[in-house]
Amino acid sequence: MTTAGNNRRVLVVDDEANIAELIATALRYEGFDVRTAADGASALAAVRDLAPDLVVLDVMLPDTDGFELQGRIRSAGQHVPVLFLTARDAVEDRVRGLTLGADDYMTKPFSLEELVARVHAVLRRTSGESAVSHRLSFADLELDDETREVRRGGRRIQLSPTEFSLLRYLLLNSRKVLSKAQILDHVWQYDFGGDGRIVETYISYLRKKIDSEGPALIHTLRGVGYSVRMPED
Amino acid sequence: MTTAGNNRRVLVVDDEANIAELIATALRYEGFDVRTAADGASALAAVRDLAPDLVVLDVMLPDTDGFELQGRIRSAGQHVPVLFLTARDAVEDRVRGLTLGADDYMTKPFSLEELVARVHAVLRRTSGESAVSHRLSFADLELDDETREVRRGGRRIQLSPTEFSLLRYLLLNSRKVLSKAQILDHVWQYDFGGDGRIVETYISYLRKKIDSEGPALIHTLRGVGYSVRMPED
DNA sequence: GAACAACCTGGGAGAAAGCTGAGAATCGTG
DNA sequence: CACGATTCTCAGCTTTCTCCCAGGTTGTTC
Repeated sequence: MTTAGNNRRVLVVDDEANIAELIATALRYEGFDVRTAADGASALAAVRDLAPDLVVLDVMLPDTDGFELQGRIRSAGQHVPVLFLTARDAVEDRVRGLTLGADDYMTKPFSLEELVARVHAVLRRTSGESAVSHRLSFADLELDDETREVRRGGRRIQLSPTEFSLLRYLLLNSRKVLSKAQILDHVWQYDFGGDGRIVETYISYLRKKIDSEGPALIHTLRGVGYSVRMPED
Repeated sequence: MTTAGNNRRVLVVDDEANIAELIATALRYEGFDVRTAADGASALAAVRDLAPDLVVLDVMLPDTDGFELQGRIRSAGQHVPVLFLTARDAVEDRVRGLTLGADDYMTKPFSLEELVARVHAVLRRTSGESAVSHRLSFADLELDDETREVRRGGRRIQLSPTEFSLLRYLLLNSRKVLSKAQILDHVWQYDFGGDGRIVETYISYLRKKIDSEGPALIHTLRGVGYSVRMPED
């Protein structure tokens, strides 16, 4: 559990049941209290009922569209922050015009890492949860979300986006063992077609950049997965 | 958060819900306590109720016009500064608004950078928010809001309006990574139709003027965005 | 220690992201 | 209304990233 005793409520609205559940599962794991809704009507009811701290809202719904729904939520006197989900091919300018007043938006497909990061970012902004740090560290390894800086023993390390996301996920779960499947599910976009061997490749990249700077922190548990821990452990 | 612990109250009055929310979101991010109203009647109630430090007021409202409303606010004994929003082509309104004692006005569409800057400017003028500096700096780079001067190591640098606004936004968030979408949302007018490539062009302009004068301060984080920071960091 | 499975890593193709010069369109100003 | 400044688009180019593959290495099992 990364954010123990979180207790914040999130409503996820998406008509694709497996997408909604995917998101819900990831957020529950983060300690959120999550409810899902598949259409505008039940979403509106859930907002009244649950009074969520955040709504994750797909713009394409069977009975209405997300912007319409946001309007109705707002006019019901609720100031719930909204994180929109849009299809990638939705024309940029159309989306731009309509997401005015959105607290953030993401294009599908996304990775769960990214989603979780943005959910936290929106909550940090809107509810002054500024005490929550955007820093992760283990031993002499540090990672800063806001500046995207990674350091080992003070020395700066440059990472590509995927490398950064992978390291972030590992650090968030330091000492725990993460299977290749788990890593794939969190770090890669949910529609990624390839197999788990790509994880081996990226672990190799990380080791070259990080474990060359000191004692090895990234360990393989053969047949199980990977873990960040101290060498002697 | 740029102005932490701000605590000033702002009332935003606009009948277009997403415009009102856009403004509200931007100002909340700046640390203001924001309420919105969609018509004159509820705006008047909100002024009595909230006693805001500033009102952002669209001149076109369903039940009244902004000047009328301002008059009623004033005659109710409140001396709340007002920042008017007018449609671009409404030149008449502009003149009239000024003569009636608006503290400032902006034409729609505007950029959030501009809006936020003006809100601060009005508050600085009217309620002696003089502690708030109008200077931004990073390393040997300085930017002055009031005089719109930019200097690198003391040497004056000429920037176009958009270049200035972009640099201002970058400096306001120095060391943080800003995505092209974020930059577009803040620096460009909210109805801008183009895509994020325009940001690349303007970053290139800024680099030619600023990073040619010393070590590079504007950095690209491929796949993520841009950031102002020291080269070795 | 042979056979097998799991994992590591260098190489490289192809795609994506970003940079910048050129020029069209627009704006503001004298 | 003509001029320069500015904004914006576009295309060619460079850099970097992602992903796959294949051959090598390490660990496990019998």
